[in-house]
Amino acid sequence: MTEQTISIGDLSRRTGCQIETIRYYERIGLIPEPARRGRYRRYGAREVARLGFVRRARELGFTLKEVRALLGLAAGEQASCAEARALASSHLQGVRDRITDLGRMEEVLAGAVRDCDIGENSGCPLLDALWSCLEP
Amino acid sequence: MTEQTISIGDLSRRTGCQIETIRYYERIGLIPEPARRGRYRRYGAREVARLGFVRRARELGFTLKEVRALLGLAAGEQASCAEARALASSHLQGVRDRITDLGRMEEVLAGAVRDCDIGENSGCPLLDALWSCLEP
DNA sequence: ACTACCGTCTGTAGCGACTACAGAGTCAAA
DNA sequence: TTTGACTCTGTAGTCGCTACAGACGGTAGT
Repeated sequence: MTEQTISIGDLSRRTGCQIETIRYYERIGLIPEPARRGRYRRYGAREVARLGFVRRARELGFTLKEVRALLGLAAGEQASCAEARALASSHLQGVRDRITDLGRMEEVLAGAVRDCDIGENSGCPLLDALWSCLEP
Repeated sequence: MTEQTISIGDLSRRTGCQIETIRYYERIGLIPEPARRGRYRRYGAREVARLGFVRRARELGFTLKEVRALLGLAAGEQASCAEARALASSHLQGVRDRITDLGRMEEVLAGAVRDCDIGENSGCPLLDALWSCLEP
């Protein structure tokens, strides 16, 4: 078999995942239960790779459900590329939508802060903007 | 006193907050307990304004904790404008950081999807990118 | 009078993706 | 030997809702 040599702390350092997060992923079945030496978990290259996959997918904003699906596709034989592409491009659309939303927030917030700086004499323009409608 | 005339359903329709969300805000003390007619909550203009404030702040991405602070500032007498400005501009920075993050995700995802479309023959470029490191 | 159908009530539990303990056990170096 | 680092299990908390279940209230139609 492959050598199961590293501890959970090492795995954490190598992948950048917190130890508690690794155990959480194990608990929800995202990564399989590893071998043990005594009561301590032991991991090998395969586990490092898998957790790295999860980590990178998470960094790209995939949900754990999507990550699970991606792992399934990666494990499958063929024809998974089209499905992976579909998953990624629908996720990409979500990211773009979110950017648009945040851009709108950014504009409104920046405007409100700017108005604050101009410094009208009566009341706070920022708070007033929240009391009445900003974008009717 | 002011007339406490409208029901929670009307309040929900006027502010765009869900009924359950309104009750939740009440439970956590973000909005005060309203008057009752029998066992039914009754709201007036003051409550509509306050919940509208909360709603708009939430739409700008403020956390409930921040909303609470903003409400406090709005209730205070003066000198709150500078504090409100500070709160908003630090929140604005958070929004900008988040946009930057998402922009990076967008790039990487778009790149991966593009590679998928070019259609190399062996393996899926998207899944392969997740297995190894995308941005070293 | 009866029924249907809203709207509202309280209370509790669930979501996602962790994070933060408490309290115990294990191991190697100084 | 004792210190310190590491790991273990298990449970509960976070945020901002959302989704029930099961009961009650008020009105409109037949």
